[in-house]
Amino acid sequence: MSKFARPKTKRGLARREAILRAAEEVFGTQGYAAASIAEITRRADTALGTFYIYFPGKEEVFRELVMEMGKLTRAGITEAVQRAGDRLDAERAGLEAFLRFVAARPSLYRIVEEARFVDPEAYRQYFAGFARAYEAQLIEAERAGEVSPGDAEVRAWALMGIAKTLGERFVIWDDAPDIDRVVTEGFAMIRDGIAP
Amino acid sequence: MSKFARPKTKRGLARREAILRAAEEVFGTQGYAAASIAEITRRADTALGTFYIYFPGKEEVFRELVMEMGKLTRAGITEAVQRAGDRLDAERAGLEAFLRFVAARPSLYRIVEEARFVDPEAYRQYFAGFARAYEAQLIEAERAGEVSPGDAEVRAWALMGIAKTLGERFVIWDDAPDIDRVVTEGFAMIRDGIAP
DNA sequence: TAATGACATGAATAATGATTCATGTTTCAT
DNA sequence: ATGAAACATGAATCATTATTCATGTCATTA
Repeated sequence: MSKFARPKTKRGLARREAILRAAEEVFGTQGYAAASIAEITRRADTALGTFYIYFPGKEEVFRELVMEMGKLTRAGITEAVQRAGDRLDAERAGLEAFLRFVAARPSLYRIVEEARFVDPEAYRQYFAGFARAYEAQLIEAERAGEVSPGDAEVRAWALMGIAKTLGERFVIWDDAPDIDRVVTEGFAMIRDGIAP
Repeated sequence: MSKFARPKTKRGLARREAILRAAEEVFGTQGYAAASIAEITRRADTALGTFYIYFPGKEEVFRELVMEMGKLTRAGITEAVQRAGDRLDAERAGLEAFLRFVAARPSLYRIVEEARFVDPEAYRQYFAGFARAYEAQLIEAERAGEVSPGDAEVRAWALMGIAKTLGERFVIWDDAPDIDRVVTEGFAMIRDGIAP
């Protein structure tokens, strides 16, 4: 029986959530190493020790945030992609949904990327799972003639790489990102490549 | 006058280099946080205090490794690309050179990526510089009709994203990476996109 | 070969921050 | 209304490591 059952009262639920949100903010702005539990509880307006009522430790909150992000991104992209007509449409919509998500929750996305170093297993599982689903979509699309034939696994990772890097450069780094431009230009390359 | 002048004797040079190589290994395998100076000096067969004769501190060795990596990658890619006929050739050669570099020095590459969190300024400068050069190449290639018209800045970052992600997934994660396959499939997508 | 600057040593220092725990307070089912 | 279970508190503990420094040894040169 885990010592860290979910809270049972309304108050407990609220506290746990407050700590989680404070952790998102602190991890997202300071990074894992510089984030202190004291700072997290301070921002959650609660006592230091309260943290340990809800979480086994620093790494575990972090992991929970990574998983939360995973669910949110997948949900957001899946929804955006559902509306799309064919696979190319879906690629465009997925790229846009991803970039808008990064713009909306930069902290959360920074946390996922830092997980590569803080909790490599969680990071790997997150992206491997994502890639597997992506790959399946591409295989199906190829069968339907919506994309040209090609190695779906390599393509899936290459496409994820494009999204991640464009997000980092043009959304996180830029103050006023022009997401439309990045989506348009990025998608054009995904669709047609750079051959003359 | 900096307290950390370069070593003046053969012995000093060798020690400094031994520490640098040990640091590469330790940072590369354990990550920045888990790496201890004691472990680094142990692997360099030297005393703890000796470290501070050659480096101001932990972050500074790390930064030096990031910069070293920058020089090595650029040099390697530049050389590989020089041999290429046109820009498309160069893209293929550059991707392959990059992946082979990651395979040869996985520690060094991990360090560069972790720099995003340990020393964001160094990381940013490294990639921004790289991208600027890349972008210039693409603009020139477009003028020469070797690639289709398109936003060179977005393209440069997208292409770097592909290389980084394919390297992480198929070189770092795989025990026996099939670099040829990844280059072939990745390049095919870069050239022609995924449109049917 | 003596003097000097360069280099080497590792025990001691010092700061940091995660985690624990003994002692209250609040909630809520009965 | 009440008592047990949940929840809250924050000072004290504890472990970890980066960095310093007082004391040597080595290499080079005059």
